[in-house]
Amino acid sequence: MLKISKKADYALMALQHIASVQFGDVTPGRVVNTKEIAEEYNIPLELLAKVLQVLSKNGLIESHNGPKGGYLLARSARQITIAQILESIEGPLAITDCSHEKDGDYCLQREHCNIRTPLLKIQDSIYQLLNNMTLGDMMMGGTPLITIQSPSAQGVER
Amino acid sequence: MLKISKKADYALMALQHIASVQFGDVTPGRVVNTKEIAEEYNIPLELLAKVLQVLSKNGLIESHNGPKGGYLLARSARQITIAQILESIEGPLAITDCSHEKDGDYCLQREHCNIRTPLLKIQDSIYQLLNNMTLGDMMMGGTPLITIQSPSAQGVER
DNA sequence: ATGATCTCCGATCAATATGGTCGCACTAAG
DNA sequence: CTTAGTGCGACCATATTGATCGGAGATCAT
Repeated sequence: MLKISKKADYALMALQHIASVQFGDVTPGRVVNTKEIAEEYNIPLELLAKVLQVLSKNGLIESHNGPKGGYLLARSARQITIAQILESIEGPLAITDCSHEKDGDYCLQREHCNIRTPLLKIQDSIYQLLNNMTLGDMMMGGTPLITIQSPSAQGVER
Repeated sequence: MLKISKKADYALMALQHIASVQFGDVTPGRVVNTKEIAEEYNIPLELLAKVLQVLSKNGLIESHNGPKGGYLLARSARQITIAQILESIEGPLAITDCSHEKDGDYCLQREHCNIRTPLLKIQDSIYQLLNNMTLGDMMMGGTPLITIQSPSAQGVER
């Protein structure tokens, strides 16, 4: 449950790769093309291409056309959060349908819905989590310091 | 993205309802049947029935057969966490495929996979979040105190 | 006992989302 | 002006999900 899509997976891998090339010691500043990433991680080329296009359109990476072309991070790895990447590919974070209801459609349960508020709170928390971890953090194996603080979760009155 | 299924939604609503009847002031201890819940929240009867069966099989609620039968929480609302409910319906929490890899299948990217570790950490955090909020909390509108502590998320050296 | 009411269980179907593919236009470097 | 690359849109196959149907077994009231 709560699985993220393969496309999002690919996006993360690709960005991680681009970042590590760009800021690595070997060939800093080098442009990375789709094929290189696809081969390195065994990702279907065309699918990856599409993912990168979306990332480019959403301003996370810059594309350079023509031969010797490729992609480049649009800003520093520290300024790209996991939430931005995932939302760029999969759309806004919505743990439940009714969180971003458009005018036309509303859920039949809405009238007596008793779970909307708590679910929205969970959603917020998850968003914070994803938005506090950056691509830069991920390159170092993930922020080890993010912890959940739940002062009195289990059965304390308030 | 990261949406939970309708079934899980229904499960949450149903449990919330059962809990509020069972521990409410009006008819405490009363048994609740499927039809009542389905009508109250406009949920397809058969689908809800199936959801409740699963919850029952997983030990979250008790079923009572025959006329005047229905469902009852198997334990206190405080001892039922959101994580338990969701996992009961949707299977184990797995933000990414490779988190619970079975022997047979493994991802093609595994060899050079650079995002596994950080993703698993995110997954853990989400699990903590869901496992720290109980049905009891949800009945009071959701734990307002769960917060993410990220000491130096945005661009600080460490 | 017998019928009504309810849970239990499995098979099935339709809709949607997803992963993956194809073809072509456009751009830039040699 | 050819070649290697991105940009983009349409497209298909399959998996997942939401929803439906049919019947078997249990239990209570009469």
